[in-house]
Amino acid sequence: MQPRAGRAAPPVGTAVVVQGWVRTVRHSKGGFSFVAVHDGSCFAPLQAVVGSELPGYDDVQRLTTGCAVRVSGALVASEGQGQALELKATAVEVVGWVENPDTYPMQPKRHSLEFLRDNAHLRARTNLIGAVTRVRNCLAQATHRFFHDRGFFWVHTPLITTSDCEGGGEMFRVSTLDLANLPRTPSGAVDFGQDFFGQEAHLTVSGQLNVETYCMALSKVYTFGPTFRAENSNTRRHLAEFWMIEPEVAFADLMSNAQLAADYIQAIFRAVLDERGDDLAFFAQHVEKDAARRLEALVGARFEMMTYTEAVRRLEAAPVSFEYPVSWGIDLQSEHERYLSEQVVGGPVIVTDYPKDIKAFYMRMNEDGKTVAAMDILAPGIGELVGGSQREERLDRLDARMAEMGLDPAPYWWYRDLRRYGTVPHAGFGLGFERAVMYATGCENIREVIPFPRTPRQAKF
RNA sequence: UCGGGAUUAGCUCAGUCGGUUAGAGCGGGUGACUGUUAAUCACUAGGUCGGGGGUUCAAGUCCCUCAUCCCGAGCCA
Repeated sequence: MQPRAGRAAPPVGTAVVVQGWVRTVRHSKGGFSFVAVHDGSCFAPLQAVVGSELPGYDDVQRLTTGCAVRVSGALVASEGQGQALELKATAVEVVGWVENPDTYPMQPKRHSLEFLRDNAHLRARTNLIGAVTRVRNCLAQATHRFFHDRGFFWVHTPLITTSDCEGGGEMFRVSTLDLANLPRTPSGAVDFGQDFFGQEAHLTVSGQLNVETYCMALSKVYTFGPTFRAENSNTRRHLAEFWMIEPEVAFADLMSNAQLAADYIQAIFRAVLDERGDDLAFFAQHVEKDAARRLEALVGARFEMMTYTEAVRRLEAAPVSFEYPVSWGIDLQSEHERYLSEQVVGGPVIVTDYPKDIKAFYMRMNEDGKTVAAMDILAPGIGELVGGSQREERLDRLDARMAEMGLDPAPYWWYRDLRRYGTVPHAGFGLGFERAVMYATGCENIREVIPFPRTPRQAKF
């Protein structure tokens, strides 16, 4: 219906058919009505001017917010303020009425975010969720474009996994066993041998280990799909089901990995600035006035690099008192990460070489024997945006780390095999997709940036 | 999971020290008016005050309890 972002508006006189949902209706006794029709293609609705002489005008007078309509006509220069073009209707058809206008939830007014979540099946019709959805799509398309242009292959790693050892986090069980009548082994334990997969199975918490296998063949790969955490996290930053992007590059070290991550972040946010100016204007006005400015700054910024050891030194020297005291060896808290990027650097910063004890077993051991080749990208206003590392490609070192952390190597046999057969240095990172959408839109609650949020006690839609 | 806050009309909220018939704005309906912009004006309908229990002559208001939501923390992306 609308001129798409980045394209010129069709000229006056163009014949168009608009199909969409009514946002607002205003009737004039001058013999016509204004019907704002929205089809989701861009932020703005299109104002249709419907004359009383048209067949079905009595229906138009009964229209309310939410009705579905089809309006035919021609684009004309608007006689009113507020829009350059409008649709001079030649035919109007009500495709779907709102059954009970008195209780239709989506009124032309500001609703609370909690109310919108309770009406997730209708909230896509609002300015906010519509704009978020277009920005989310823009970030997703830009992600695929970025990696495709650089010769990466998108690998569909499994959602169901039988390695109950993928790393941190509670996992959701996948089972077809009858919960009311569980099969038992002689020792009394649940007999998962009789379950669907013949063993315990869960939803994945990360595609990284799987995608490394394809990295060792296709060289440059990435995952982009849902992941699941059964943690009882009740915060505005956590979901039980969320999407992650995890690139993995063979013959790569930590520095090239950091460069890739920085390029990637700038590419996807540049796409939002280029393609979704209409939606960004809305966020600036109604959600977070600095959101677009923050994106501009990040896209134009040079990413500074700093080792963890240097970061701790700077934090210890900081003339502020943190809630959590700083010393070498601690995991950086959100307050520390934000101080580093906002106060110390004044822009995005890549912190590298973390103590081994606060990082995962698969990260590559440095020569000092105390730190690993990890890197986090910290950005102003959000903290950690990306976490990644060079992976441990040396089997003896990997085994030593697993032993040190008390991990049973047996279930990791196929992951270890990658180190036995043609192992190469490789590196990758992970980015929580919803965190990126939050950053781009300024939304403070992650439940607004995914269509159907899954959180503890909430999966009803 | 822990700590704090909240739950009153379709929505957003007010409701004093416990005291007569629980209010407003928006939305809906009716009418007036207008190239209008979440229009404006008038009239009108709309309530088991989250559930349960208790204190009291009297509870939306005080106490206990349960549920749900929000914010913060932990976990983490």
